[in-house]
Amino acid sequence: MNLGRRERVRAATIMEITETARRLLVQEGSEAVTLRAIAREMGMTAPALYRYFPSHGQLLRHVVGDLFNDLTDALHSGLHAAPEHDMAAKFRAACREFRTWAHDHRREYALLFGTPLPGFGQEEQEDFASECGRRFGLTFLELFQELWAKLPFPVPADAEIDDDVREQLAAYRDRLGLDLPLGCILVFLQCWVRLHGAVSLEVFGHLDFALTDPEPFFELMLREVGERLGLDMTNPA
Amino acid sequence: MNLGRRERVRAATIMEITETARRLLVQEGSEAVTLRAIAREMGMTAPALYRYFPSHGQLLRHVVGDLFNDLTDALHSGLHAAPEHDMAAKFRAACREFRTWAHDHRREYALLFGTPLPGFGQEEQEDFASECGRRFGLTFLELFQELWAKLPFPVPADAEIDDDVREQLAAYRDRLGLDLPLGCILVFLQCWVRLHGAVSLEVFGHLDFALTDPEPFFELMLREVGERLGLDMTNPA
DNA sequence: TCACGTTTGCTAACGCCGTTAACGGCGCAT
DNA sequence: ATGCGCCGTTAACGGCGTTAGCAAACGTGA
Repeated sequence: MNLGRRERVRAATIMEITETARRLLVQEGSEAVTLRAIAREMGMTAPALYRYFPSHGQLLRHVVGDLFNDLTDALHSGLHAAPEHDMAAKFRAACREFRTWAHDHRREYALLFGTPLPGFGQEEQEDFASECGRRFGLTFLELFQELWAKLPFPVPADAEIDDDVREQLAAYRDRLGLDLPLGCILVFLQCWVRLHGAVSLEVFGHLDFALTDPEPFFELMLREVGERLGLDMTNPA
Repeated sequence: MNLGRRERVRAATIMEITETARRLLVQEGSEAVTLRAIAREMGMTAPALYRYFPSHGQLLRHVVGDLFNDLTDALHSGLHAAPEHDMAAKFRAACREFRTWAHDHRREYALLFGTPLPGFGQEEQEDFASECGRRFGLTFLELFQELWAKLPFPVPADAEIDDDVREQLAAYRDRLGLDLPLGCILVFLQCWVRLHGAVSLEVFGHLDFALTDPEPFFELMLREVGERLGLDMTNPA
């Protein structure tokens, strides 16, 4: 993995580009992330960026990947800060970290979890961003794996799950090479639906019609989901 | 509400504009919904559209309003098709209709429930689209009201709800002038989080990493939520 | 019927955008 | 030292939202 001088300055330039793009996204909004603006910030001209990315869209995809990594790192550090054997604390930490990150990085969050960029999921080719996205998802799945291993919460037996769903879950488990009951994956997905649903609605302002401060509502959901997982959610801190 | 000839042709033109915009959205994708393209389809030029809308963004907001109305109508007709006193059937119909509409109108759905268009929810001025959005939300809320009135599902008592959440729910209830327990509104919001979360994840392809066919997974969630509401969800049809 | 103000379309233009082509200089390896 | 490849440039194309200025059509009241 040793890079020559040439490759090093190239990698550094790519980093500077994506960081400039991200800063523009944060400070000016997604519409301000143009090739000309990025180049201007870097003291270059727009066509020069084509030496590093084949298109504006691919540049954005790279930013998406970086953002996923950033979010994943935040989750990991949140998990690390929790007491090693307090599963309830770890679960709370991960979910709250996700919400906090979304709250503190609304525009970045929109890029990750809002409307997909391109035409629409037609040929979903494998790229840097989708790999980072999978790594992010895996962080939560591994948390569930640990949760279930240390403190098995009630989970439907394989035979109890509808055939259609079971087959897909089995295929997913095999693809990942994980060893855990299908019901655990099912519960993971259901929890993810609620976590993602609550945070997205809130961040995109789709709860404003009813709630002025969605935070306690989120905490309520967090407590419910935690109790579904057999965790002790009485300690609110 | 009688309109002169002048106003009638104006209203008709506005309709033609939004319908052309919507057709472009459906057939070519959101990036194809440009003023020039709309005008071209109508045999006009782009600046002429400024006689009807003050900006491209406002035109899109009007399309959003129309789409909300379309979706709301679909929900109502789905509800109407269900047996009048079979609450489980009505609940299933509404949720399935929502998912089906989202599935059959992916790009429109993205416009309604994806990343908000403008800078980002700063000055949320009242406009046609937000009014239609509220009407849509009310459709679900009224369903819950009817559900609870005819078949009261278990709901936390007002005193059991955390102060922070209770106050907001009370304010929302008073704003709407509805007469139903705060716990019912709370359950409504929680169900909406799950319904919206599941459908959005699925439509935006954010469940592809695990599931190839999300429909049975959705049906599972539907059954769970329905049972939470005390409905008989055994009949799958 | 005619004149007048309003409404509705047009063309031309501005400054953006993503993208491509052609070209020059700089660094590195032979 | 020479040549090649990488990296940046300028110029340009077509398309975008938007504005200004103008002309024709329209409805209305005298």
